[in-house]
Amino acid sequence: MEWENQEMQQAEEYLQFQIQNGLCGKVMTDVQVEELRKQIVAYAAISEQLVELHKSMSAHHDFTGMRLGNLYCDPLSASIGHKITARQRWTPTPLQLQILENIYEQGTGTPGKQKIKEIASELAQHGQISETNVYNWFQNRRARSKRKLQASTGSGNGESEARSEDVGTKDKRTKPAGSDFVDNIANRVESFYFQNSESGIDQLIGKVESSRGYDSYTNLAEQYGLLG
Amino acid sequence: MEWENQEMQQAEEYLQFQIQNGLCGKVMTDVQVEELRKQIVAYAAISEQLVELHKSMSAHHDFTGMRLGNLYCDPLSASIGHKITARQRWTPTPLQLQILENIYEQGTGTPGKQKIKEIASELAQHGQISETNVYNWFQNRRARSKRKLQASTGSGNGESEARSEDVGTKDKRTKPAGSDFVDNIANRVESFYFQNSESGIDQLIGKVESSRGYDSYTNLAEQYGLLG
DNA sequence: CACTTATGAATGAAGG
DNA sequence: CCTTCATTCATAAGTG
Repeated sequence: MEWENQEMQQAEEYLQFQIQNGLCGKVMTDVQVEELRKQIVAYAAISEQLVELHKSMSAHHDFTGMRLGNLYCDPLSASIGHKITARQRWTPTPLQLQILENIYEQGTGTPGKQKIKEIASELAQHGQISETNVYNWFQNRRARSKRKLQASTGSGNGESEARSEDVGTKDKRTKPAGSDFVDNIANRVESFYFQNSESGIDQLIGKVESSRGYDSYTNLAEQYGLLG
Repeated sequence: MEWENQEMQQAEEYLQFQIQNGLCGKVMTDVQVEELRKQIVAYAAISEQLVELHKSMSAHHDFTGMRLGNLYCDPLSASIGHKITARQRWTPTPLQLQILENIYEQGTGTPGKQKIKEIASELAQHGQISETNVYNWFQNRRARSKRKLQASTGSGNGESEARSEDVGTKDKRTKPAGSDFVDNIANRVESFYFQNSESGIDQLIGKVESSRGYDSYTNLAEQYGLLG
């Protein structure tokens, strides 16, 4: 197709007119494009960080939405207040501990559900406690007592000394040299998020079609007049 | 300014011509706009997650990036061949976990043999897994969820009970209502990252003008021909 | 302050 | 499905 100069000029003028009046929904001004650019880049950078965070936190195998590392986000107050608090661990008071020890000494076997209830309610008189706490305490007490016994008896041979728990010094968790890991993040962001791959990380952007997600877009679009 | 019908039509034709030939750098086709939309929304969603993570981690006074240093990257997903830590026990990767959680929330009852197979094969795409693992996971998930429920309803002393074994079933992703928090995040993302606020989170997007960040944009721009 | 120990809690797996 | 075990996390407290 051929276009004469005059036609082109006229068309350009028309286009500018439409743009300036926001009548042409699919056309953006330079300013708008630049703004959009900044935002996309910002999002890209931010998302990279997310991936990084996500990766590192994921290593703790406890990334289950509400629980982030050792932090808990109270779902009830997860509104504006975003109350994210550090987990507090129960600790038996000396009195409670003594009682527990006594019961443990006498106890022939496992506490049992009903027994737990009783113990818990008894200990509740001496401080804050829950049945779960009692349950855990006995669980750990038993296990560790057993392990200690094992360790002391079989001390001759360094065979089963490969016990964990007390040998956590040289922990393998010391960053298995993943420099390429970090380097790859930038690439991952793009490959992950800009393709329709079935990559599992798609979960992260599963909201794309959600209502809120769409709102996000709507806001953005309005802001830039993309929707006309 | 006034435009005659003919002029407008001609201008439109010209515009279409330019668009179709990619000669008009500032104009996007519907398809491109839609793609862009998706990506922006995706980034928005992702960034939301970052904000969430960031906030929770910020709760740590000692958070200054070193937190990331302490963490190690998941050996299972870091590099394909390198298995640094030989885990004897299966541990779901974050992605697997999310999928499992989703299924769990939707699933009305027990997965069933055939269902297990399906799930296992799906999860196998995201890491090592066996049907037994899936089976056990659901078993434990249900049992612990149940126990937690019991504990919370049974004892009225509630309060700061050191909850364990599962974090409520109805919170998390599904999150039908009470999404003010989520809704606000979208706004926050925009206000946080697109203003010159002194918010500490600006640190996160310090890269906006960095070379890599710009590359991100460049790639994106090329992909969509924004740069002409 | 770095390192170790003690311990509450989380969780995959096994037994019944 | 329930109970129990074994292992592993994460962290506070203790120690050099």
